[in-house]
Amino acid sequence: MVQEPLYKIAEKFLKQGIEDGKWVPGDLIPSESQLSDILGTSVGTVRKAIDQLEKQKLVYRHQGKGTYVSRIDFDNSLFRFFSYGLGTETEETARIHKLTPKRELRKGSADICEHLQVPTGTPLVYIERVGYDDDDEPVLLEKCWWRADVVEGLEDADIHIPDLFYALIEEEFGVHVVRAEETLTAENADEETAAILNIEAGSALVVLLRTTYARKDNIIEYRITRGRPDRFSYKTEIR
Amino acid sequence: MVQEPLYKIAEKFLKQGIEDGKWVPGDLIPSESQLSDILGTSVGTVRKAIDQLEKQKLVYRHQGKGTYVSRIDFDNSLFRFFSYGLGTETEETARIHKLTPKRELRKGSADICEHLQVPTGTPLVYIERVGYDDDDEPVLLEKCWWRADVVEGLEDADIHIPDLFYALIEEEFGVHVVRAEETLTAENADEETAAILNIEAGSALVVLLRTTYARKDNIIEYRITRGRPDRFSYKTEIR
DNA sequence: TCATATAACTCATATATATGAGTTATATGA
DNA sequence: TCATATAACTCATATATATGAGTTATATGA
Repeated sequence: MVQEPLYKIAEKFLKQGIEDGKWVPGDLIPSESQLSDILGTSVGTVRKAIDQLEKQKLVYRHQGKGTYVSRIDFDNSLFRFFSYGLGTETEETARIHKLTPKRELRKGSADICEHLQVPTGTPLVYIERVGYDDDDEPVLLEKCWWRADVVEGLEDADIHIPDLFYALIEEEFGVHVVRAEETLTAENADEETAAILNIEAGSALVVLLRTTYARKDNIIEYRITRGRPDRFSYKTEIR
Repeated sequence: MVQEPLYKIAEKFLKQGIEDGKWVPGDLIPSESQLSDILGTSVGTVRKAIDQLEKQKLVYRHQGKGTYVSRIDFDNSLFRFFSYGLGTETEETARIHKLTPKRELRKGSADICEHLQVPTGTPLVYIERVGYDDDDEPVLLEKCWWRADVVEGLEDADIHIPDLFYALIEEEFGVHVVRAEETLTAENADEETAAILNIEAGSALVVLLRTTYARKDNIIEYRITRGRPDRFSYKTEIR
């Protein structure tokens, strides 16, 4: 058997530390020379290990300051890539402001609890939001279910919910979102959704399903976002 | 002004060579020591430049053989990520076989020609394919328009069209596909499509639009794929 | 006290050197 | 002729060393 390369060992050491929460997102990890002392390797080997982590976007470097553990990047969300004005030359990412017409403590349905991997009937904070474009037309409907034990009190109306949700969760409840799974598909609009989005019932909708994870694969949120396909589409490039 | 790093210069040199077709996809580029001679830098600098290109997936390395120019990877297509059985635990990428019920030489409509960036009425090869799952249920309908001057004779019925199209194009017509743009959205099924896919007219469909490019930003194909959303969805992970 | 120079720490770039393992062409010898 | 050993080429891993630029804490001196 071939000995595992030293830089792989160093890489795993750092990954494990991040996984274990020894360094949380935003933290500075030890300097290259400190790590070379800890691991008993040259700085070059540590650099190569950090290169790998940087490639995987687990960390980012700042010259003169050091190497930081990355925060989750919701700019990579399928939702973020949604763009305004399908097929036209002047495509821009939609600027959307959101209102929160509904938020309450609920017992979770079987369906939603399965996604959250908790028993049916577990207390959940339900939040419903509507997104509007610059002309104040409703363009999307978002339904989120949070584990109530994780975000205790989030249902209180006096907590302001900003457009970007997760910074609030981190600050208010000390929960670090580490990853999310997203699925994009299509669906016919039901009566209720059609009424809110001001479209005909049965119209095709773009549907984004999201499962949000904290450390140790703990699911903290399930979210369904439905959008008008004339306003949203997901674009990518293959090379 | 700060001097541009040597490894960036080396990186640009290699990128330019690939761009210009000096090395086409599948080619071996000069060895690290040859490049260090050509560029007048150390091998380490060349290695760092190739590291960058490898990170961008423009090249891949094979120990003992050398460094190759990457081929376009359609495994990254939004279509490839489509999966079978939305939401179930046992999600697998769909295995789909395709038939080609229609192929002919046509003059392009204004709409399609705009996507191909050619004048309206330009001769195009139109190919229509239907995809079936393992139970021989029709699950997707694909319409492709190729520039006829690029793939002369592709409309002939005796050219067998394999499931993966682009290897044929490369071999038969010497055209290298270098990139593609894809857009995923939703749409209500029209009568014709609904009949082919054995669903109700008006059902929501997942729609994938693709523009395929050869070198020098030449568009060679425009493609519309429509699929049943109960069979297809696009999944991703954010970290 | 407080502005400023400096020291001490970051990572970034670059080179030189060494050993090892995979691959391929060539030379050797039965 | 043809199997096989070897040479000559790949990239992969690893270390040591040097210079430079950005950042921050500390010492200096008016």
